[in-house]
Amino acid sequence: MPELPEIETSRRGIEPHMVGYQIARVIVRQPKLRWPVSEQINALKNSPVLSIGRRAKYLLIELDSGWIIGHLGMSGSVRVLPEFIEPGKHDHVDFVLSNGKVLRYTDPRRFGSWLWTDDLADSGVLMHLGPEPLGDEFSGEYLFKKSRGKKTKIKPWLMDNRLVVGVGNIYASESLFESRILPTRPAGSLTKREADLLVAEIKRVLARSIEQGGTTLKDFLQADGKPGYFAQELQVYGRVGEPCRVCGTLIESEKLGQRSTFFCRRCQK
DNA sequence: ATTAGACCCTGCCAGC
DNA sequence: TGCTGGCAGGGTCTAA
Repeated sequence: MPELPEIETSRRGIEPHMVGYQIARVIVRQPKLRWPVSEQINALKNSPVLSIGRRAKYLLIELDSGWIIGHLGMSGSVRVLPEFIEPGKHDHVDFVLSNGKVLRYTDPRRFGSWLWTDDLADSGVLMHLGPEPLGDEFSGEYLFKKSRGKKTKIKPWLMDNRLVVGVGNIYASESLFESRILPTRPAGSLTKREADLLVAEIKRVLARSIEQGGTTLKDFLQADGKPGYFAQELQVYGRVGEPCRVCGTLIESEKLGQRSTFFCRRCQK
């Protein structure tokens, strides 16, 4: 469900309901997630929420004593609800707020996590992450230099968080289509011009999806329960066997690095 | 050091 | 109708 635009959409959705209020207490119904829910989170009592941030696909909830680092995995979501709504089967964690609402984390596959850190710069999950895709550090020049000598196929290479964060399976296929680059090419075969174009398209596609409230494929909903609308704009993702919107050639699919990859053989070279 | 693969977990859908 | 296999938006770990 969640790629970077979905996380950013969630961040924006929950922010006004949380900043300036307190986390009164935390209810953990299922601690067995990717990693066990951190003890410090379990123990929170009446902690003021200072800010809601994001790094890569991690939500950062700043309290006066440290940060909650949340990840939604493959199937997770967070919603702000009135406290009295009964939790469902996969509603694993509730952050009960001082305003009568609750930040409720739902995650059928339980690949998500809720970790704690006193020091963001020293947090294990954040320490080795590459630049943000929408920041200035992620440039054509940066991508071109990193690609020199790389034999890995471009698409799985783009999804490596040490290179750049936040380019997940949907947006990797989409941005390569927009750049007219075949996902199977070795990363080292990128020209400088292609690297410039690819970076520009990654930024454009991600920004556009954030504007649209993310991509709703199955069940992604914004924090207020509305779907995202970017799915309507997908060019290749999930469209195997359907005609390319540009040239009409049938979209193909291939597994690269265990992940389905979609492309148009005629448009992409 | 780089790269490919298995794995964590549940739900859903197509095909038999 | 009911079963089975394959697949799913992510990330980490191991082993070649």
